[in-house]
Amino acid sequence: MSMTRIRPLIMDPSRRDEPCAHCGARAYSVCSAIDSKDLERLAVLSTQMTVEPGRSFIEEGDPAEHFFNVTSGTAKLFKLLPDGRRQITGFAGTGHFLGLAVSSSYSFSAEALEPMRICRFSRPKLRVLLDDFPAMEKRLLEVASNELVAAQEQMLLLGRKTARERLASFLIGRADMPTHCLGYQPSPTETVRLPMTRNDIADYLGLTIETVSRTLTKLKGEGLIEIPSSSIVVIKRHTALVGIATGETEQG
Amino acid sequence: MSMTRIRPLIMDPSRRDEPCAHCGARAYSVCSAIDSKDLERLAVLSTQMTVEPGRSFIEEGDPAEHFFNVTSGTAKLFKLLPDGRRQITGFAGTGHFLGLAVSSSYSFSAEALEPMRICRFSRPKLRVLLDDFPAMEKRLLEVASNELVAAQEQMLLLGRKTARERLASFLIGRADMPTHCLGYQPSPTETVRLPMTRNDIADYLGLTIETVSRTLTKLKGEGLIEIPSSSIVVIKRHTALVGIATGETEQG
DNA sequence: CGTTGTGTTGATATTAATCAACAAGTGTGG
DNA sequence: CCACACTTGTTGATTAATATCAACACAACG
Repeated sequence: MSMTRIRPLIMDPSRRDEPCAHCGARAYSVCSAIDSKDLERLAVLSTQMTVEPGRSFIEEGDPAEHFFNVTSGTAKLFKLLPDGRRQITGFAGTGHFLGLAVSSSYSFSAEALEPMRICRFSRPKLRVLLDDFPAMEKRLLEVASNELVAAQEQMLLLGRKTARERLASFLIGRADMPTHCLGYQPSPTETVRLPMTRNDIADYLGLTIETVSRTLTKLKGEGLIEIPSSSIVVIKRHTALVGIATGETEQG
Repeated sequence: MSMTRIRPLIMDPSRRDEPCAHCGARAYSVCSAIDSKDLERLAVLSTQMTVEPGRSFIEEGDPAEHFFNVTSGTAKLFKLLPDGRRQITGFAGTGHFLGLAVSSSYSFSAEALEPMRICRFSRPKLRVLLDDFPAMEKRLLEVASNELVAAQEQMLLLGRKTARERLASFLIGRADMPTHCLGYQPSPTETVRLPMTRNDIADYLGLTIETVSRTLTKLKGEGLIEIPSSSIVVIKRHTALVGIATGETEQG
């Protein structure tokens, strides 16, 4: 079941020459081998869209009519409680699949953080796509399994980690991103870009905006990170931060 | 992509006549149609095992050599932090798949709560299985997608719900179980069986054992539930409990 | 320049954790 | 059958981590 270094999927056939936003690799296929004829078939099945920052393209509760693949940009995925409490369940970047689950309505909302290009398939066309590209089904299973592992890791974070550990985990997770690029670029990166607001980080980590701010300030004060601008964090002591993130380091 | 009422998968070919532990249906196939010849092929590929309560059959960090399907019984799935903090990421009952993710080592541990029968495939044989049963791959993708939805719901619970809301969600979730039986048995059930300890419930909900106990006592005091024995909860006011679980009901 | 959105910092409140005692089962051996 | 240990669950008192409330700083923008 091993696949040798899968190139990131960017389904938009017209973008085959555009480098991956993260790693710069020019990649466009679901698996290692795909030809221009395949790209034509893809073009027929899919619709290309752009989404402005702040705009939602999936609304929780709406009929689940489409399946998406992120071509570029980042979205936040979230669930809401009636009184407005929000849990961000993840951030979807280049190559990410959305709306895989088969159910009558979406179980989450998705909103663009940055300008996005997404590739959209109607459910019937997704069926055709999967029949046309057998490798696609295998790849999707692999992707879904890996997301499940990440989701379980996030449950550990939300259920059992302290605020300090959550922030450390978050920063390390961003630094080690994106997994699909690991073959192309040495990881981890020292400079972490945070395209989301403090509020988004708080809702992702199950904290308040104040606690996020305070905890980052504390980590900075200890020399573990630097914060040149509020959307950039430089990791100064990666190993120490990993120690905190994994719970190996006591308190702080 | 709709599939009409899929019967629960119980991979153990020798158990084809045994009813599902939850709903009593006699089902044994991954999809609606499977014949005795298929069962023979399954038998060759898989190994049947039993696991005693309290025994682990998956250890986090061990080489991920097998893929599992639960034939009967229940397991708890969990992750640990170095200092012993534990997060139970889910409970795996009849029909549940485990070890799907392709990675060198397991990312979680699994321990039996009740006597279990499980059906095990080595990775190479899983590959053969998937090639032999094309419907299997589709079904696994469907299963993984649904688990992902459940994981996101659990993130909302862990990140944003109060102790009271967590317990209500947990009980409602158990009452509405098992999803694969929905076609056979009217849901929800009033009587909820809790094969796990208070400690397990606490580690699943991101709380302490004391908070779980206190919150259940409070719900009982309000007439929402009854607790005839510590492992049985009877839901008296299902709608009210749903209201709490979904955050529609203010405080308490 | 004021306005607005975003982030930081301080003071206080609150939820759930921790610490502690006890009660109720469960199983063992005498 | 009963004493005993041991596990599991309940309840109370106190503490601690994080949320809430509040003020202010700063940048982007018309």
